[in-house]
This record gives sequence, C-alpha cells and structure tokens, in this order.
Amino acid sequence: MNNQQTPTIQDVARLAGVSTGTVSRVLNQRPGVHPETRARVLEVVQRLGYVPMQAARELTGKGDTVGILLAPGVRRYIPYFVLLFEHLSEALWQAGLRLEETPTDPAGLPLKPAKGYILLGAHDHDPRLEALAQARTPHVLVGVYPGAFWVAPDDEGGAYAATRHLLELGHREIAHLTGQPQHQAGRERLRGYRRALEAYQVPYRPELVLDGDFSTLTAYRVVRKAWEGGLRFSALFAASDEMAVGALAALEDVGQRVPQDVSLVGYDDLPEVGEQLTTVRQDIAEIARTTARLLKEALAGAAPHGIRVPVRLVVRGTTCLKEVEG
Amino acid sequence: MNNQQTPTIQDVARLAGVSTGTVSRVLNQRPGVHPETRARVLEVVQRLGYVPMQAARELTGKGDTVGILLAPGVRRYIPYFVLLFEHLSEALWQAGLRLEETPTDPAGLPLKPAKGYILLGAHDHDPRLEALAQARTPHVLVGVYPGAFWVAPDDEGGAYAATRHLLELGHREIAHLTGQPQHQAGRERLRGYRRALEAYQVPYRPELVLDGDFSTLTAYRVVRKAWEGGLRFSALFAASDEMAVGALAALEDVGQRVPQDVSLVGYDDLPEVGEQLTTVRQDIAEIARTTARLLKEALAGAAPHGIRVPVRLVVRGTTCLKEVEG
DNA sequence: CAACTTTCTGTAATCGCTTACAAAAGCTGG
DNA sequence: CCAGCTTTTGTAAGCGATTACAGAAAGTTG
Repeated sequence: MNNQQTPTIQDVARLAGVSTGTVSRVLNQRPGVHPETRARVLEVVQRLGYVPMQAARELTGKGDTVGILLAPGVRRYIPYFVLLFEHLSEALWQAGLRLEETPTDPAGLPLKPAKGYILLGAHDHDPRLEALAQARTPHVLVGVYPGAFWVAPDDEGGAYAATRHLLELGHREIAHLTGQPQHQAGRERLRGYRRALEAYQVPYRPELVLDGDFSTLTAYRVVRKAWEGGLRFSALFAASDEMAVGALAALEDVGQRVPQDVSLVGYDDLPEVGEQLTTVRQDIAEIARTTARLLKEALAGAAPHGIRVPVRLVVRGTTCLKEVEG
Repeated sequence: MNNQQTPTIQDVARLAGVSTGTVSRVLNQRPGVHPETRARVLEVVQRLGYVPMQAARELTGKGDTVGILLAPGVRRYIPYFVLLFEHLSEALWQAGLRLEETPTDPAGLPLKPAKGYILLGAHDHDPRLEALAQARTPHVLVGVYPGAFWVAPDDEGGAYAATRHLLELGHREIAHLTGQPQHQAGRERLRGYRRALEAYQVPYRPELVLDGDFSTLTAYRVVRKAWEGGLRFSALFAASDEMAVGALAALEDVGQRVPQDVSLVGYDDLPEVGEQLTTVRQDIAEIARTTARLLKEALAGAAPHGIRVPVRLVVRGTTCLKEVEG
C-alpha cells in the first residue's frame, strides 16, 4: 500500500518488527529501549532514508515555532542578513524548531506570537528587548546584550587579526573604512583596529579612519574622495566585504594597484562578494547553529548567557608585503 | 478548557454554532455553504483572530510542497529576489502550497524532490528547463518562456512608459543605463526605451546607451565616466532603482542637480531603495500571487501558458520639465 | 521455583484540520 | 401534504507523529 511514498514511522516500525512507539522512542533518544532493538530500528531508518515529518510532530505539541525579528530600519537586502537568515532557518529546523513567518507591527513587535524569537540588528536600547523581557518570552539576540541570551561573532578579535596581518606585512599607514557607529559590529571592528595599532605601537591617526556605512557605493565615494584629497595609505582595512569591493574599485580608479600599491582586507567572507579578497571569515553557519542552541536553552528556561563565535583571517590575493621604497 | 490558547477550528465552530466541517469549508472557499452561515463563521474567525495551523492542514495531505529554484550564478542578495522570495512564500502559503527549502546540486537541480517548482532567473537555454520538462515536473518560470508556464512583468511596456514620460517632459537627449544583456529584463527594458524613442521620432543614439549590470557601483562608475568623458544628456532612464541610486550619486559628484539639470527615472520601485525616485513600479506581490496561481494550475495538469503582469509609472521627485535654454 | 522487580515494548488516545459520506433541511409540483 | 429533488450541515475517519499507560519479558531473590 505504501508504494513509492516517502516512508512514515509506520513503515519503519513494520520493517523493524517493532511498534511505532518504540521507533519514536529511538528517534527521540528516550531511555528504556534495548540496545539491540535500537540498533535494528536505526538500521531501517537509515536504509529507508526515513525523516520524521515535521508537521506531524508539531501537531503533538513537540515542535516549538519560533520567529525571526529584524530590527525596524534594517535593510533586509543586506547580504549578511540574507545569509544569516538562510542558515538560521536550516539550523532551527535541525534543532527541531520550526521557523514561522512573523508579521510585525510598525514598532517591530510580532503580531502572531511564537514560542520564542531571534532578534537581528537590535539597537542597544531597543524597546522591544524590554517588551520581550517583560513578557518573559524566550529570545536570543545576535549581538552583545549582557543580561539576555546572545550570540556574537568576535568582531573585535577579527578586526585585530586583520589589522595585525597588515602590520606584520610591514604596513604602517593603515586606513580603516568603518561601518555606521550605531552598529555594534562597526564599533567593535574599529576597536579591534585601534587595539592592534596600539599593540604594535603605531600611532592612531584619526584622519585615516574613513566613515562608511557598510554600503559599496559609499565606500567607493569615500575612498576615492579621500585619496583625491591627498590622503595616502599603503593598506586599507574595510569593515565589510561589500565596502572592500567599493574600495577596490575606487583604488583602481585613482590608479592604485591592489595589492602592489595598496593592500586591502575585507570582513565577512561572503560568498559571491569579492571572491579574491583577503578577509575575515565569519562562520555564519556556526553563528546560526549556536543561536538555535541558545534558543532551545532559552525555551527550556535556562539562565541567560552569551556566546562569542570565533572568526578567522583568510589570506588571499589582496594583501602583500609593503614594498620598501627606493 | 481552551483558555488562553490560540484558538482552533473547534473554538470557531462552537462559537459560530456550526460544525468544524462547515468552518473548514468556509475557510477553504468550498461551495455549498449558506451565505449567512459563511458570514457568521467569518465573523467569528475575525473576532478570534483565528488562523488555521499549517502543520495540521499539511498533515491531511493538503499542503503540496513546492520549491523555489534560483538559477546558479544569480546573486540571491539582489533586493528584487529577496522581495520576490518573501512575497512568494506568502502567496504560496495563501494558495495552500508549502514552500520547502530545496538544497540543490551543483547543476542547480533539486536534491529533494518537491511536487512543483518555481524557477527564478533562468536563462533562455537553461538545461534545467529541459530536465524538468522531461520529468513532467510541474513548474512555473518567472520570465518569458513560451511553451512553459511563465509569469513576467511587462518590462517592455514599463520601459516604454518611463521613456515616454521623459519625452513628454520635453527631453530629447535621453540616456539609458542597461542591465546585463543576458538578463531578459534588461533586454526588454532596452527594447521599450527604443520603441518609445521611435514613437516620438527621436533618433536612437547608441552612445547614449550605457552598459550597466544592475549594480549600484557599476552604475555610478559608468555614469560618472561617461559624463566626464563629455557625454551629455538631459535625462537618464536606469533599468533598475539600484542603478538609479548609483547614477544619482554620480550626477551629484559631477555637479549636476537632479532633476533640474538631469531628470532620472528608475525601475522596480523597491522599498528602501531610492525613496524619492520617479520609477516604474513592479507589483511584486501580484507577480507572486500570479505565480502561485499558475503553479496550482500546473499541479492540476493544465496546459502551459504565460501571463504578463502590468506595471505602473510612479512619478516622484527626480523628473521635471526640461528647462528651455536661455 | 514462586514472587517480585525491573526493563522493555505495544496499545491507543491525542494534536488540528480536511473531506467522503450520511443526514437533515428546504424546495418543487402535483 | 408528500414524493423526489437540491442545498446545506454534521459525523467521523484519517493524516504522522508522541506519550501515558498497561502488558510482556527478563532478571533477582529467598
């Protein structure tokens, strides 16, 4: 009767010669199943390629539905968020959580309550944090928010590593293209940049800090204008790959070769953005998995805490040793 | 017993004094329900803010799962696709279709088969079309593909309207910033531009066609370089809002005011991109709904056909009458 | 080996919704 | 007023999982 269909728990039970209850217990790693039985069931599961149907388990009240809340004003086109979103939906599913569309009111609060939330791009004094905390709704923030559950990449560390890389290549005039100061990530990366300079006893020169906004176009204009205005540097650390792409074009247009004349480091390592860039890789998949894990903890009522996800410098073709003059 | 819980179909039935079957029929717009009863049920649904639980309806076998396939090489960060994606997931849900994550192999073919597919950004001779047609898998394409189910905005008409708008404002030197020629949309918009010029008997000047690639940065560079190279025009029609944003910045940087010196028209009318732009609005929600509808037809085995979704010129602040010289 | 425990497994109710089928109600004309 | 329709509504059986609860099997003990 069950020809060609995707297998159900019934099929597994039948083939393994046990009841559906037992299969379910095996699948959910519940105790009280004989090891041999367990093995047999798992073997059949494997063979059939059986995957429990999410809808059904949700019906039993198992599958908690969660929502993702993007801060109002945050442009959801930003590659980083698009990717994070994708990985989150994958990670949540893996964790047995179901991601739901969450329409929000103008204040950014969800109209349809879910069991828990993930907040992206929250500002430090986001009123929604207050509201969620008041309502004791489990939530996890991506970013640093002491007192709540949070997950954040080690932005300062990444920026430090990027800058140090340039320093070790012999560069001393290192410019930094920032993100908006209202974004935590932008601030932290600036901090990492300064800390690295300090560690190498290179004086901090404010004029080398160029104000960007994470957009490619602005990066281009700022860098070009600065260079045409006479600012010189042998290396540039951009706070995002997108900005690095803009900077790269600008440098090219003012006649500088990368990396021979100016070394360039980006940040994020987004696929399809600046393929050959030396950059700092954020493991977005890892951030997503960690977020999902914390959300489960939050749903289980654990005490809030935060986790830093490490980042890694990836050296590619846009940086090189500073050429010693003459 | 059902205190504080999200309401179920049972609650609705009880309060409306009917059976769950009837409520279900109302909700699914099935015939054979007395108008009065229908109204009463809807009233209760409204009052309770009842929303059917997707998991449950999926369990009944209702929810055909469908997948969205993005052509390989298409950058999914593109605002247009992000938006289309969102609207599609909404529209599919409304149509009772369940959108599934569809991991694909390197060739862009789905690994986990769904009942039907929506293809975005397909090229004209995409091998996947062949494969899907062979396998008789129902699918709908966004774009024009005679012989298959397709939905496409009226790009040529939109471009025509945009260009005509500029012509009627008295402009005669109208430049056009194109998308890549391998994109249907880019080609069609160029065609609309040419057709409008023809209709107004303005000679077509190839040098006024600037090669863009739908990106903001390239738009900026191309426009700036062209202007600095001596090219002059009193109006510019960009084939996307993102390119218009780049063009706007470029014009500003070469000392031209918009719209006093140069009128500018974009395309797409994406929220959060170039708010004040005169542009051509694509009704993405409508495209999504139409796509969902066609997919249902395809699933039902209907004969393939295509639908054009109309677009609309939205006049805002970046266009004005051409000033007649002193 | 009887009498208990303890471990393991099966049974069946349940979640919220859809839908085939049956039943009831509303018409119609003679 | 009733047979014979048609329209409207209710009933109940699933869909695929989970999980109390009960029952069977295996292990312990005196």
